[in-house]
Amino acid sequence: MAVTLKEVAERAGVSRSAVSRTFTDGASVSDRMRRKVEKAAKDLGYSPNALASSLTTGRTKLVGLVSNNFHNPIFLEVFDLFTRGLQDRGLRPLLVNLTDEIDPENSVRMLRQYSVDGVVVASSTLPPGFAKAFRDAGVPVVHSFGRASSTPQVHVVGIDNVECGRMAARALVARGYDHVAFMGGPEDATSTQDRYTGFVSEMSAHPAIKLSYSFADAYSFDAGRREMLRLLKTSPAQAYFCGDDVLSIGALSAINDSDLSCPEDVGIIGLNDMEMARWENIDLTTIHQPIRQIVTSSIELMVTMLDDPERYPETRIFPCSLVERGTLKAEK
Amino acid sequence: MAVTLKEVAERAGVSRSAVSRTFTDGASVSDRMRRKVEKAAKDLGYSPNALASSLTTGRTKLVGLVSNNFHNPIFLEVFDLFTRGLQDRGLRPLLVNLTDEIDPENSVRMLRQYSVDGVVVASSTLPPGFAKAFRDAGVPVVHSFGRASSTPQVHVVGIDNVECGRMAARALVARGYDHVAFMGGPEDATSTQDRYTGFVSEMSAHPAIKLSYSFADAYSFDAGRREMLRLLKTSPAQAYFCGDDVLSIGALSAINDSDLSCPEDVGIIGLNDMEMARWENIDLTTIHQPIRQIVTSSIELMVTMLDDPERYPETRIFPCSLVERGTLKAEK
DNA sequence: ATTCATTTTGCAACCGGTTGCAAAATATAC
DNA sequence: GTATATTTTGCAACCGGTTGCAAAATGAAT
Repeated sequence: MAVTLKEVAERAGVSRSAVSRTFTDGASVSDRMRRKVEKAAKDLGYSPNALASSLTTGRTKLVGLVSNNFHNPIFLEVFDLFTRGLQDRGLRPLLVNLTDEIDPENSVRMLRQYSVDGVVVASSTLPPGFAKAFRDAGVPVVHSFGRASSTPQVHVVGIDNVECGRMAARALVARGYDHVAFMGGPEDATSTQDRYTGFVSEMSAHPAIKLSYSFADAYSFDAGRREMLRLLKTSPAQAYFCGDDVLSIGALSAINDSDLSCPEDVGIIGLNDMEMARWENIDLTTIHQPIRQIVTSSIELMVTMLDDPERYPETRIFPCSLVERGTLKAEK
Repeated sequence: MAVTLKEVAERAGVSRSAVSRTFTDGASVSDRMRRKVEKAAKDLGYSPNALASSLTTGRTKLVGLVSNNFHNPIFLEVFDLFTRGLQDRGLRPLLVNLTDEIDPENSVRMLRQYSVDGVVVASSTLPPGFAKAFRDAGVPVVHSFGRASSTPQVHVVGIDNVECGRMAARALVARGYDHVAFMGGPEDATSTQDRYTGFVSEMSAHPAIKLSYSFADAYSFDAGRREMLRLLKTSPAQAYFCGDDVLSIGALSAINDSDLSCPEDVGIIGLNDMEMARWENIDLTTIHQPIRQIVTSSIELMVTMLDDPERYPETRIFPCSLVERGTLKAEK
């Protein structure tokens, strides 16, 4: 079915090498030759087989995009940015959905079988060891939204979740709440753990303020809603640092349904600053995570790694900032 | 870096064919041979190069997943279902983000270069001609969420959007509204056009009811919100059939912010029945679209097409149903 | 032990490209 | 015009596998 190089060569009356060179930039071909070949290629509707050439060049331009969060709308934006960014650089995202799978072994094997040039792990929940498995297999890897480390084993691009936890705590302290709480995402997610650590560490400087915590089972609207409904049945805190914005918005919906109001009865601060957080009827006070910059930087890092696979692992941390809106009471 | 078949063969002291056969099911190998080879392969950490073998077998197990909607949360679910469904059948989704691109030419060329076995176009906005371009290029294609046709040129799996428009109209008529409106998605989207057609056609049987219409620029929260804010400034209808649920939810947020309430002041009916539509504080009356079934069926169709690429194009339509919740007044 | 049918194995060609090398063609200098 | 430097081209080997075919090995039957 598909037209091959050989057929083009025959039609143009030249050698196969000549055709190959015409479609390889940087190769030496005379103008006359190029025109002849291009004519024949066009007549036949030829386009080179990227996979066949990858055999000799060792480059597929395929990049594994591995993620496990298909329930948080923020990740739709992440996928959008990644796919476009990769496409713009001539790279092709091979998507791997990791739901219900924590063992990297399968993904590593599969992506190696497809000779991907590199892998982006886009997840704020997977442990560093996950991405490391790719590195160990000799596949360049960037862990986006991964846990920051002072002794990174792999390239990590993201935010300092511990610091975000502190930032949230400071915001709540500054507003004079007497009882604050951490309502995290899944307990085994690294981002949850780090945000918790930061939150608790900052709060430890304020022993007079009562501190509670709990965890939702996922970073999703529903999980946030369920967890807040549960909390409201017992003794709710005055203000919550929710694991992220979707959890926050789920929590807000629970609060409204319980005939309570925010920020009067319960304060909420989220994390991410997703699109919906800006809506006037949500108006969520949150910590802005620079998604776009993280993705862009991840892609840049990936691209440089394609040229230098042994590049020394680095951690790129982007600062977050508090976005004041209407779900916390004013500073006292 | 990677271990090749040849090295395994040498280590096991057998021919390359033997190694190849060991990893090809259905091939004839004795148990003793198989054990020898597997031992050597394990020692060396060999795993076969899927792309090299695709060269001779003509199968890559790559499937292009082409979409242009990265702003509608419903598509996160769609991607989730597609990637998992394809993975479960040993197929690998090569994701193509079509944002800002309506011409199929580039995607076709690119996906052919990667020798994908098939392509799934997941979009409710692209015209049938888009998917047809793949078929014309000899690539099996399924258009999921595409426009139904009685003379399909390509396989289409989705819903009857015209009928959905009628269904929405009937629901509004039954509730006795005097002025109803269609607030569609992007005007050039096939789903918008078809829903509009159905809505108007049903309303034409009720000339006493005033009918208006307008379009949002995208199927997104923000677009729905913006459009409804604009409508509320002029002379709003009593009830709106919104292009889909995200538009509806955006519209609801606009209504609430304008100190109006739903369903008392303005009625809303959506389409999709996404997760959020069920939340008690949204409680959107909507038309359920069976996403999961559509995706499953699309994948099944794709799989059968891999065995029979010339399969005669068929249209698979799944019924939708009204889900009554709280954003329309009760039937009179 | 011999014959014949069946299974297993290796050889070699092939899939669709790339690339080092040397020969052929062209350009430059005298 | 010849000698030399430079560019362009084709040959042939290779990338990592698969597969038709025939030879070799095994098994069954006599």
